[in-house]
Amino acid sequence: MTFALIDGNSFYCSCERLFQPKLERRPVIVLSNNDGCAVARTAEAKALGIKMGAPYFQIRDLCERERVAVFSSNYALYGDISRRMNEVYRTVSPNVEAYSIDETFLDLSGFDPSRHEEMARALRAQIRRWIGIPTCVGLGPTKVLAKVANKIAKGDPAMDGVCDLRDPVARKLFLADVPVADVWGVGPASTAKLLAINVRTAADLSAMDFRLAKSLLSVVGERIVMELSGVSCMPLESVPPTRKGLAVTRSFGERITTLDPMLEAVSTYAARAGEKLRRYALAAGYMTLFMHTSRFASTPSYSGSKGIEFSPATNDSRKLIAAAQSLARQVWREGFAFSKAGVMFDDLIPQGDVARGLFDAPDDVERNARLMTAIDQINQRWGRNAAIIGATGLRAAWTQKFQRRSPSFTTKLADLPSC
DNA sequence: TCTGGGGTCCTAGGACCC
DNA sequence: TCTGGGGTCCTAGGACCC
Repeated sequence: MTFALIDGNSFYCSCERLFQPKLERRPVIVLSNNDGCAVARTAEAKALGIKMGAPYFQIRDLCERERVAVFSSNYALYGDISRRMNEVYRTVSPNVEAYSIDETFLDLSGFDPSRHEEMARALRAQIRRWIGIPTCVGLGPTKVLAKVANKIAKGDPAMDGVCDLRDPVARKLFLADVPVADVWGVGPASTAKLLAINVRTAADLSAMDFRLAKSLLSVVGERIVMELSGVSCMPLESVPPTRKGLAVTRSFGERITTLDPMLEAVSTYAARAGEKLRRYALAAGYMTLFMHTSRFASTPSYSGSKGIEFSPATNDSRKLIAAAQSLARQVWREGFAFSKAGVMFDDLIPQGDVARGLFDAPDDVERNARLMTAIDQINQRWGRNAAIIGATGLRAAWTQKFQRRSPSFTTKLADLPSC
Protein backbone atom coordinates (compact mmCIF):
# COMPACT_ATOMS: atom_id res chain seq x y z
CA MET A 1 0.00 0.00 0.00
CA THR A 2 1.00 3.59 -0.54
CA PHE A 3 -1.04 6.42 0.85
CA ALA A 4 -0.44 10.06 0.04
CA LEU A 5 -1.77 12.77 2.32
CA ILE A 6 -1.90 16.15 0.65
CA ASP A 7 -3.04 19.28 2.43
CA GLY A 8 -3.02 23.03 2.05
CA ASN A 9 -0.41 24.98 4.01
CA SER A 10 -2.16 27.32 6.48
CA PHE A 11 -5.17 26.57 4.33
CA TYR A 12 -7.60 29.33 5.33
CA CYS A 13 -4.81 31.92 5.18
CA SER A 14 -3.71 30.69 1.77
CA CYS A 15 -7.30 31.05 0.55
CA GLU A 16 -7.35 34.66 1.72
CA ARG A 17 -4.01 35.33 0.00
CA LEU A 18 -5.29 33.96 -3.31
CA PHE A 19 -7.15 37.11 -4.14
CA GLN A 20 -4.86 39.55 -2.37
CA PRO A 21 -1.36 38.68 -3.57
CA LYS A 22 0.09 41.66 -1.74
CA LEU A 23 -0.32 39.57 1.40
CA GLU A 24 2.13 36.98 0.07
CA ARG A 25 4.94 37.82 2.50
CA ARG A 26 2.93 39.38 5.28
CA PRO A 27 1.79 37.41 8.33
CA VAL A 28 -1.86 36.41 7.95
CA ILE A 29 -4.29 34.89 10.44
CA VAL A 30 -7.91 33.79 10.18
CA LEU A 31 -10.24 34.00 13.17
CA SER A 32 -12.89 31.53 14.30
CA ASN A 33 -16.59 32.38 14.27
CA ASN A 34 -17.50 35.55 16.12
CA ASP A 35 -13.89 36.70 15.57
CA GLY A 36 -13.02 34.69 18.68
CA CYS A 37 -9.70 32.86 18.25
CA ALA A 38 -6.92 32.47 15.71
CA VAL A 39 -7.61 29.20 13.88
CA ALA A 40 -5.17 29.53 10.97
CA ARG A 41 -1.77 31.19 10.87
CA THR A 42 0.84 31.52 8.15
CA ALA A 43 4.47 30.70 8.89
CA GLU A 44 5.14 34.44 9.36
CA ALA A 45 2.34 34.66 11.94
CA LYS A 46 3.58 31.56 13.78
CA ALA A 47 7.04 33.12 13.88
CA LEU A 48 5.52 36.07 15.76
CA GLY A 49 4.47 33.62 18.47
CA ILE A 50 0.76 33.55 17.65
CA LYS A 51 -0.52 30.23 18.93
CA MET A 52 -3.27 28.06 17.52
CA GLY A 53 -6.52 28.98 19.25
CA ALA A 54 -5.18 32.19 20.78
CA PRO A 55 -8.08 34.50 21.76
CA TYR A 56 -8.00 37.47 19.43
CA PHE A 57 -8.42 40.08 22.16
CA GLN A 58 -5.16 38.83 23.66
CA ILE A 59 -3.14 39.19 20.46
CA ARG A 60 -4.84 42.24 18.96
CA ASP A 61 -2.09 44.66 19.98
CA LEU A 62 0.60 42.36 18.62
CA CYS A 63 -1.27 42.03 15.33
CA GLU A 64 -1.59 45.77 14.93
CA ARG A 65 2.03 46.38 15.81
CA GLU A 66 3.33 43.73 13.42
CA ARG A 67 0.87 44.55 10.63
CA VAL A 68 -0.68 41.10 10.66
CA ALA A 69 -3.50 40.76 8.13
CA VAL A 70 -6.47 39.53 10.17
CA PHE A 71 -9.54 37.92 8.61
CA SER A 72 -12.87 36.67 9.90
CA SER A 73 -13.53 33.15 8.66
CA ASN A 74 -15.19 32.86 5.26
CA TYR A 75 -16.26 29.24 4.96
CA ALA A 76 -18.05 29.75 1.66
CA LEU A 77 -14.68 30.65 0.14
CA TYR A 78 -12.68 27.86 1.81
CA GLY A 79 -15.27 25.23 0.93
CA ASP A 80 -15.24 26.28 -2.70
CA ILE A 81 -11.44 26.17 -2.98
CA SER A 82 -11.44 22.80 -1.23
CA ARG A 83 -13.93 21.42 -3.75
CA ARG A 84 -11.74 22.55 -6.65
CA MET A 85 -8.66 20.91 -5.15
CA ASN A 86 -10.49 17.62 -4.77
CA GLU A 87 -11.57 17.80 -8.39
CA VAL A 88 -7.91 17.92 -9.38
CA TYR A 89 -7.03 14.99 -7.09
CA ARG A 90 -9.75 12.91 -8.69
CA THR A 91 -8.14 13.34 -12.10
CA VAL A 92 -5.17 11.40 -10.69
CA SER A 93 -7.08 8.56 -9.06
CA PRO A 94 -10.65 7.73 -8.09
CA ASN A 95 -9.31 6.34 -4.82
CA VAL A 96 -9.55 9.58 -2.92
CA GLU A 97 -10.75 10.32 0.60
CA ALA A 98 -11.53 13.96 1.37
CA TYR A 99 -10.68 13.71 5.05
CA SER A 100 -11.24 17.32 6.04
CA ILE A 101 -11.71 20.68 4.36
CA ASP A 102 -8.00 20.88 3.57
CA GLU A 103 -6.69 17.29 3.76
CA THR A 104 -7.12 14.49 1.27
CA PHE A 105 -5.79 10.93 1.28
CA LEU A 106 -4.98 9.31 -2.06
CA ASP A 107 -4.35 5.61 -2.49
CA LEU A 108 -1.47 5.32 -4.98
CA SER A 109 -1.14 1.55 -4.71
CA GLY A 110 -2.21 1.03 -8.31
CA PHE A 111 0.71 3.04 -9.68
CA ASP A 112 4.35 2.12 -10.19
CA PRO A 113 6.02 2.60 -6.77
CA SER A 114 9.11 4.11 -8.37
CA ARG A 115 6.91 6.96 -9.58
CA HIS A 116 5.05 7.75 -6.34
CA GLU A 117 7.31 10.56 -5.23
CA GLU A 118 7.41 12.07 -8.69
CA MET A 119 3.59 11.93 -8.78
CA ALA A 120 3.40 13.69 -5.42
CA ARG A 121 5.64 16.51 -6.65
CA ALA A 122 3.69 16.86 -9.88
CA LEU A 123 0.38 17.01 -8.04
CA ARG A 124 1.69 19.64 -5.70
CA ALA A 125 2.92 21.75 -8.60
CA GLN A 126 -0.37 21.36 -10.40
CA ILE A 127 -2.42 22.54 -7.42
CA ARG A 128 -0.11 25.51 -7.01
CA ARG A 129 -0.39 26.44 -10.67
CA TRP A 130 -4.09 25.83 -11.27
CA ILE A 131 -5.57 26.84 -7.95
CA GLY A 132 -2.80 28.83 -6.31
CA ILE A 133 -2.72 27.01 -2.97
CA PRO A 134 0.66 25.83 -1.60
CA THR A 135 0.53 22.26 -0.30
CA CYS A 136 2.62 19.52 1.28
CA VAL A 137 2.47 15.79 0.60
CA GLY A 138 3.32 12.89 2.90
CA LEU A 139 3.87 9.39 1.53
CA GLY A 140 3.68 6.20 3.57
CA PRO A 141 2.48 2.60 3.62
CA THR A 142 -0.26 3.52 6.12
CA LYS A 143 -2.44 6.53 6.79
CA VAL A 144 -0.75 7.30 10.11
CA LEU A 145 2.68 7.25 8.44
CA ALA A 146 1.43 9.43 5.57
CA LYS A 147 0.22 11.88 8.23
CA VAL A 148 3.57 11.89 9.99
CA ALA A 149 5.35 12.31 6.65
CA ASN A 150 3.16 15.26 5.81
CA LYS A 151 4.00 16.90 9.14
CA ILE A 152 7.73 16.38 8.54
CA ALA A 153 7.44 17.91 5.06
CA LYS A 154 5.70 20.94 6.55
CA GLY A 155 8.41 21.52 9.12
CA ASP A 156 11.44 21.22 6.85
CA PRO A 157 11.62 23.56 3.84
CA ALA A 158 14.56 21.55 2.49
CA MET A 159 12.17 18.72 1.64
CA ASP A 160 10.44 20.98 -0.85
CA GLY A 161 6.97 19.95 0.25
CA VAL A 162 7.25 16.17 -0.05
CA CYS A 163 8.32 13.59 2.53
CA ASP A 164 8.45 9.89 1.73
CA LEU A 165 8.33 7.44 4.65
CA ARG A 166 7.87 4.25 2.64
CA ASP A 167 11.39 2.96 3.21
CA PRO A 168 11.62 1.30 6.67
CA VAL A 169 15.27 2.22 7.22
CA ALA A 170 14.88 5.91 6.45
CA ARG A 171 11.64 5.87 8.37
CA LYS A 172 13.31 4.81 11.59
CA LEU A 173 15.60 7.84 11.48
CA PHE A 174 12.81 10.27 10.76
CA LEU A 175 10.46 8.93 13.42
CA ALA A 176 13.15 9.32 16.10
CA ASP A 177 12.85 13.10 15.65
CA VAL A 178 9.05 13.29 15.87
CA PRO A 179 7.61 13.98 19.35
CA VAL A 180 4.98 11.42 20.26
CA ALA A 181 2.43 14.21 20.72
CA ASP A 182 2.71 14.97 17.00
CA VAL A 183 1.39 11.56 15.98
CA TRP A 184 -2.15 11.54 14.57
CA GLY A 185 -4.51 10.26 17.25
CA VAL A 186 -2.21 10.94 20.20
CA GLY A 187 -3.73 13.82 22.17
CA PRO A 188 -2.78 15.41 25.49
CA ALA A 189 -4.17 12.61 27.67
CA SER A 190 -2.39 9.85 25.75
CA THR A 191 0.81 11.91 25.58
CA ALA A 192 0.89 12.16 29.37
CA LYS A 193 0.47 8.40 29.73
CA LEU A 194 3.17 7.67 27.17
CA LEU A 195 5.70 10.11 28.61
CA ALA A 196 5.13 8.51 32.00
CA ILE A 197 6.52 5.23 30.66
CA ASN A 198 9.26 7.00 28.72
CA VAL A 199 7.75 6.71 25.27
CA ARG A 200 8.81 10.07 23.85
CA THR A 201 9.05 9.83 20.09
CA ALA A 202 7.12 8.33 17.21
CA ALA A 203 9.97 5.81 16.93
CA ASP A 204 9.46 4.77 20.57
CA LEU A 205 5.74 4.42 19.96
CA SER A 206 6.20 2.35 16.80
CA ALA A 207 8.44 -0.06 18.72
CA MET A 208 5.98 -0.44 21.59
CA ASP A 209 4.44 -3.82 22.37
CA PHE A 210 0.98 -3.50 20.88
CA ARG A 211 -0.64 -5.37 23.77
CA LEU A 212 0.77 -2.77 26.13
CA ALA A 213 -0.47 -0.06 23.80
CA LYS A 214 -3.93 -1.58 23.92
CA SER A 215 -4.03 -1.81 27.69
CA LEU A 216 -2.81 1.77 28.02
CA LEU A 217 -4.65 3.49 25.15
CA SER A 218 -7.39 1.05 24.09
CA VAL A 219 -7.79 -0.28 20.58
CA VAL A 220 -7.18 3.21 19.24
CA GLY A 221 -3.63 3.15 20.58
CA GLU A 222 -3.09 -0.38 19.36
CA ARG A 223 -4.06 0.66 15.85
CA ILE A 224 -1.71 3.63 15.91
CA VAL A 225 1.23 1.43 16.95
CA MET A 226 0.51 -1.04 14.17
CA GLU A 227 0.15 1.68 11.56
CA LEU A 228 3.37 3.36 12.72
CA SER A 229 5.20 0.07 12.30
CA GLY A 230 3.95 -0.19 8.73
CA VAL A 231 0.93 -2.47 9.11
CA SER A 232 -2.07 -0.81 7.48
CA CYS A 233 -5.30 -1.16 9.44
CA MET A 234 -7.10 2.03 8.48
CA PRO A 235 -8.53 1.67 4.98
CA LEU A 236 -9.16 4.52 2.57
CA GLU A 237 -12.79 5.62 2.86
CA SER A 238 -13.61 6.97 -0.55
CA VAL A 239 -17.36 6.86 0.17
CA PRO A 240 -18.17 9.02 3.17
CA PRO A 241 -20.05 7.01 5.81
CA THR A 242 -23.62 8.11 6.48
CA ARG A 243 -23.61 10.75 9.13
CA LYS A 244 -24.82 9.98 12.61
CA GLY A 245 -25.60 13.38 13.99
CA LEU A 246 -25.83 17.02 13.02
CA ALA A 247 -25.64 20.24 15.02
CA VAL A 248 -26.04 23.98 14.72
CA THR A 249 -24.53 25.81 17.67
CA ARG A 250 -23.31 29.37 18.03
CA SER A 251 -21.85 31.75 20.55
CA PHE A 252 -23.77 35.00 20.61
CA GLY A 253 -22.35 38.33 19.49
CA GLU A 254 -23.80 39.76 22.70
CA ARG A 255 -24.95 37.94 25.84
CA ILE A 256 -28.63 37.03 25.96
CA THR A 257 -30.44 37.85 29.21
CA THR A 258 -34.11 37.69 28.21
CA LEU A 259 -36.21 34.89 26.81
CA ASP A 260 -37.40 36.47 23.54
CA PRO A 261 -34.03 36.80 21.82
CA MET A 262 -33.16 33.30 23.03
CA LEU A 263 -36.27 31.92 21.35
CA GLU A 264 -35.35 33.85 18.22
CA ALA A 265 -31.80 32.49 18.23
CA VAL A 266 -32.70 28.83 18.74
CA SER A 267 -35.44 29.12 16.12
CA THR A 268 -32.89 30.39 13.64
CA TYR A 269 -30.55 27.51 14.47
CA ALA A 270 -33.37 24.99 14.12
CA ALA A 271 -34.25 26.40 10.70
CA ARG A 272 -30.62 26.17 9.63
CA ALA A 273 -30.48 22.58 10.87
CA GLY A 274 -33.62 21.83 8.86
CA GLU A 275 -31.86 23.08 5.72
CA LYS A 276 -28.89 20.87 6.46
CA LEU A 277 -31.06 17.80 7.05
CA ARG A 278 -32.90 18.35 3.78
CA ARG A 279 -29.66 18.92 1.90
CA TYR A 280 -28.50 15.47 3.02
CA ALA A 281 -32.00 14.02 2.48
CA LEU A 282 -32.14 13.00 6.14
CA ALA A 283 -34.75 13.22 8.87
CA ALA A 284 -34.02 13.41 12.60
CA GLY A 285 -35.56 11.22 15.27
CA TYR A 286 -34.17 13.13 18.23
CA MET A 287 -33.32 16.73 19.08
CA THR A 288 -31.27 18.11 21.95
CA LEU A 289 -31.28 21.80 22.84
CA PHE A 290 -28.71 23.37 25.12
CA MET A 291 -27.81 26.81 26.39
CA HIS A 292 -25.09 27.93 28.74
CA THR A 293 -23.32 30.94 30.20
CA SER A 294 -19.70 31.73 29.43
CA ARG A 295 -17.21 29.44 31.14
CA PHE A 296 -14.78 32.35 31.35
CA ALA A 297 -17.16 34.78 33.06
CA SER A 298 -17.20 35.33 36.82
CA THR A 299 -20.97 35.98 36.76
CA PRO A 300 -23.32 33.16 37.89
CA SER A 301 -23.01 30.14 35.65
CA TYR A 302 -25.65 27.77 34.39
CA SER A 303 -25.75 25.08 31.76
CA GLY A 304 -28.89 23.25 30.77
CA SER A 305 -30.10 20.90 28.07
CA LYS A 306 -33.16 18.89 27.21
CA GLY A 307 -34.14 16.52 24.45
CA ILE A 308 -37.23 15.47 22.57
CA GLU A 309 -38.08 12.58 20.30
CA PHE A 310 -39.65 13.06 16.88
CA SER A 311 -41.96 10.26 15.94
CA PRO A 312 -42.02 10.02 13.03
CA ALA A 313 -38.62 11.46 12.27
CA THR A 314 -38.79 14.84 10.56
CA ASN A 315 -36.86 17.54 8.71
CA ASP A 316 -39.74 20.00 8.56
CA SER A 317 -38.35 23.31 9.78
CA ARG A 318 -41.66 24.30 11.32
CA LYS A 319 -41.66 21.21 13.55
CA LEU A 320 -38.00 21.70 14.41
CA ILE A 321 -38.59 25.34 15.31
CA ALA A 322 -41.64 24.55 17.44
CA ALA A 323 -39.68 21.87 19.30
CA ALA A 324 -36.68 24.17 19.78
CA GLN A 325 -38.87 26.89 21.26
CA SER A 326 -40.66 24.50 23.56
CA LEU A 327 -37.38 23.03 24.82
CA ALA A 328 -35.82 26.48 25.19
CA ARG A 329 -38.69 27.60 27.43
CA GLN A 330 -38.12 24.55 29.62
CA VAL A 331 -34.36 24.98 29.84
CA TRP A 332 -34.48 28.77 30.29
CA ARG A 333 -33.57 30.30 33.65
CA GLU A 334 -33.98 33.95 34.53
CA GLY A 335 -31.05 35.90 35.85
CA PHE A 336 -28.24 34.52 33.70
CA ALA A 337 -26.23 36.00 30.85
CA PHE A 338 -26.17 33.29 28.18
CA SER A 339 -23.22 33.15 25.81
CA LYS A 340 -24.09 30.19 23.63
CA ALA A 341 -26.91 27.88 22.59
CA GLY A 342 -27.42 25.15 20.06
CA VAL A 343 -29.57 22.40 18.65
CA MET A 344 -28.26 18.89 17.96
CA PHE A 345 -29.93 16.09 16.05
CA ASP A 346 -29.47 12.35 16.38
CA ASP A 347 -31.12 9.15 15.15
CA LEU A 348 -30.86 10.37 11.57
CA ILE A 349 -32.56 8.26 8.93
CA PRO A 350 -32.92 8.66 5.16
CA GLN A 351 -35.81 10.97 4.38
CA GLY A 352 -37.37 8.26 2.21
CA ASP A 353 -37.58 5.85 5.14
CA VAL A 354 -39.74 8.11 7.29
CA ALA A 355 -42.92 6.36 8.31
CA ARG A 356 -45.97 8.51 7.88
CA GLY A 357 -47.45 9.79 11.13
CA LEU A 358 -50.72 8.27 12.21
CA PHE A 359 -52.62 11.52 11.77
CA ASP A 360 -50.94 12.87 8.65
CA ALA A 361 -53.07 12.69 5.58
CA PRO A 362 -51.03 11.43 2.60
CA ASP A 363 -51.36 14.79 0.89
CA ASP A 364 -49.91 16.66 3.86
CA VAL A 365 -46.63 14.80 3.73
CA GLU A 366 -46.24 15.70 0.07
CA ARG A 367 -47.32 19.27 0.56
CA ASN A 368 -45.03 19.90 3.52
CA ALA A 369 -42.06 18.50 1.63
CA ARG A 370 -42.84 20.76 -1.32
CA LEU A 371 -43.07 23.80 0.93
CA MET A 372 -39.64 23.08 2.45
CA THR A 373 -38.13 22.49 -0.98
CA ALA A 374 -39.53 25.80 -2.15
CA ILE A 375 -38.05 27.67 0.81
CA ASP A 376 -34.66 26.05 0.24
CA GLN A 377 -34.70 26.95 -3.45
CA ILE A 378 -35.61 30.56 -2.77
CA ASN A 379 -32.80 30.86 -0.24
CA GLN A 380 -30.33 29.20 -2.57
CA ARG A 381 -31.20 31.55 -5.39
CA TRP A 382 -31.72 34.83 -3.55
CA GLY A 383 -29.46 34.38 -0.58
CA ARG A 384 -29.83 33.00 2.90
CA ASN A 385 -32.82 34.51 4.74
CA ALA A 386 -34.60 35.53 1.54
CA ALA A 387 -37.43 33.31 2.76
CA ILE A 388 -37.68 32.69 6.49
CA ILE A 389 -40.16 31.11 8.80
CA GLY A 390 -41.73 33.37 11.43
CA ALA A 391 -39.85 33.97 14.68
CA THR A 392 -36.38 33.33 13.31
CA GLY A 393 -34.05 36.24 13.79
CA LEU A 394 -31.96 38.21 11.33
CA ARG A 395 -30.11 41.30 12.45
CA ALA A 396 -30.49 41.01 16.18
CA ALA A 397 -27.80 41.92 18.68
CA TRP A 398 -27.06 38.26 19.40
CA THR A 399 -26.00 37.45 15.83
CA GLN A 400 -22.31 36.91 15.40
CA LYS A 401 -19.64 39.42 14.57
CA PHE A 402 -17.54 39.05 11.44
CA GLN A 403 -15.88 42.41 11.25
CA ARG A 404 -13.00 41.37 9.04
CA ARG A 405 -14.65 39.12 6.50
CA SER A 406 -13.15 39.03 3.02
CA PRO A 407 -15.49 39.20 0.02
CA SER A 408 -16.92 35.94 -1.34
CA PHE A 409 -14.70 36.13 -4.39
CA THR A 410 -15.70 32.83 -5.92
CA THR A 411 -19.23 32.20 -4.75
CA LYS A 412 -21.01 35.57 -4.99
CA LEU A 413 -21.33 37.30 -8.33
CA ALA A 414 -21.26 40.75 -6.74
CA ASP A 415 -17.95 39.92 -5.05
CA LEU A 416 -16.16 38.80 -8.20
CA PRO A 417 -12.68 40.33 -8.26
CA SER A 418 -12.26 43.01 -10.93
CA CYS A 419 -9.28 44.86 -12.31
C1' DT B 1 -23.80 -15.58 57.76
C1' DC B 2 -24.07 -17.56 53.04
C1' DT B 3 -26.63 -14.68 47.88
C1' DG B 4 -24.34 -17.01 39.99
C1' DG B 5 -22.84 -16.11 35.75
C1' DG B 6 -23.29 -14.84 31.96
C1' DG B 7 -25.28 -12.13 27.98
C1' DT B 8 -27.13 -7.54 25.40
C1' DC B 9 -28.33 -2.87 24.92
C1' DC B 10 -28.09 1.85 25.96
C1' DT B 11 -26.10 6.16 27.54
C1' DA B 12 -22.88 9.48 29.31
C1' DG B 13 -18.59 11.08 29.14
C1' DG B 14 -13.85 11.08 27.60
C1' DA B 15 -10.57 11.58 23.98
C1' DC B 16 -9.42 12.96 19.73
C1' DC B 17 -9.76 15.19 15.10
C1' DC B 18 -9.82 19.57 11.98
C1' DT C 1 -15.40 44.30 27.06
C1' DC C 2 -13.51 40.28 23.90
C1' DT C 3 -12.13 32.93 24.43
C1' DG C 4 -15.28 28.53 17.62
C1' DG C 5 -18.12 24.93 15.60
C1' DG C 6 -18.48 21.17 14.16
C1' DG C 7 -17.71 15.83 14.04
C1' DT C 8 -16.30 10.46 15.32
C1' DC C 9 -15.16 6.54 18.08
C1' DC C 10 -14.43 4.06 22.37
C1' DT C 11 -15.23 2.55 27.14
C1' DA C 12 -17.38 1.97 31.47
C1' DG C 13 -21.19 1.15 33.86
C1' DG C 14 -26.09 0.63 34.60
C1' DA C 15 -30.43 -1.69 33.32
C1' DC C 16 -32.27 -5.62 32.04
C1' DC C 17 -32.59 -10.50 30.62
C1' DC C 18 -32.43 -15.63 31.45
